[in-house]
Amino acid sequence: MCGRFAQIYDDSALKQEFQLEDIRENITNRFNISPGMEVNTIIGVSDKNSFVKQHWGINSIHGRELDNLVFNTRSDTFIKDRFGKHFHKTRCIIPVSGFFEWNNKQPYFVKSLKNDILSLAGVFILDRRTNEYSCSVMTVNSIGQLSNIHERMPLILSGYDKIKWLNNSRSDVSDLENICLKRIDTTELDIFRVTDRVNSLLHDSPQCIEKLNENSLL
DNA sequence: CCAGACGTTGTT
DNA sequence: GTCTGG
DNA sequence: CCAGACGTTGTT
DNA sequence: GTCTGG
Repeated sequence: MCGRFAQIYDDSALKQEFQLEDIRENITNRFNISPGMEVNTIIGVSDKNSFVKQHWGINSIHGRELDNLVFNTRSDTFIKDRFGKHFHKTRCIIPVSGFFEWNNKQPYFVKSLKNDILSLAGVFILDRRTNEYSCSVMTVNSIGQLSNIHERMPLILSGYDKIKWLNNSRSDVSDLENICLKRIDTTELDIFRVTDRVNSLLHDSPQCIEKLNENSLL
């Protein structure tokens, strides 16, 4: 699962990664982002990608209140069920520097060894009354090293899959199904313990993603 | 045409 | 809102 | 995801 | 325990 992450990058890195023309909004480094907060996302609109700030977690669909804040969505049922149909043309990417997972009350940070930005697959809802966007991060069963920490992990997109995921105007269902079943090679990931201070959202500093050494674990 | 339905995760 | 079922 | 709170009535 | 807020 994925219930906390960090977004630490500047405009130019995002523009390059997603071929964005312009980012009008301000981007600030955030080291401890939780459901309910505002997050940076990318939405594909007819061959062009746009930067959009969204609320993380969907709490209503078309004026209908949901019982819970839906901040994760299972990728394996995305295509099949009704919920999936709602989001068939509303996919997005949540670019993160890494995400947190807890095991035994202990927080770990997960980031890429290769890139500064990990592309998490997401779906969104646009509330046309308020013009506000809300999104949910897709999840899959975790594998490799990550499965030692947590049963589920976010769906991480790589290569051309990012483009396919963002292309909401030309969706190939079998393409999407394949992407939903793919899982990242976890040897590409760096996974390490971080300070318990990250538990509290009051702590939003570089310390949140610092590797904890063995000695300090005592 | 209208009526009715419409959602996820982790934990124990 | 949008899709399904009748 | 974790942290933190968790209650009602009548009266002025 | 369970809900809310961030």
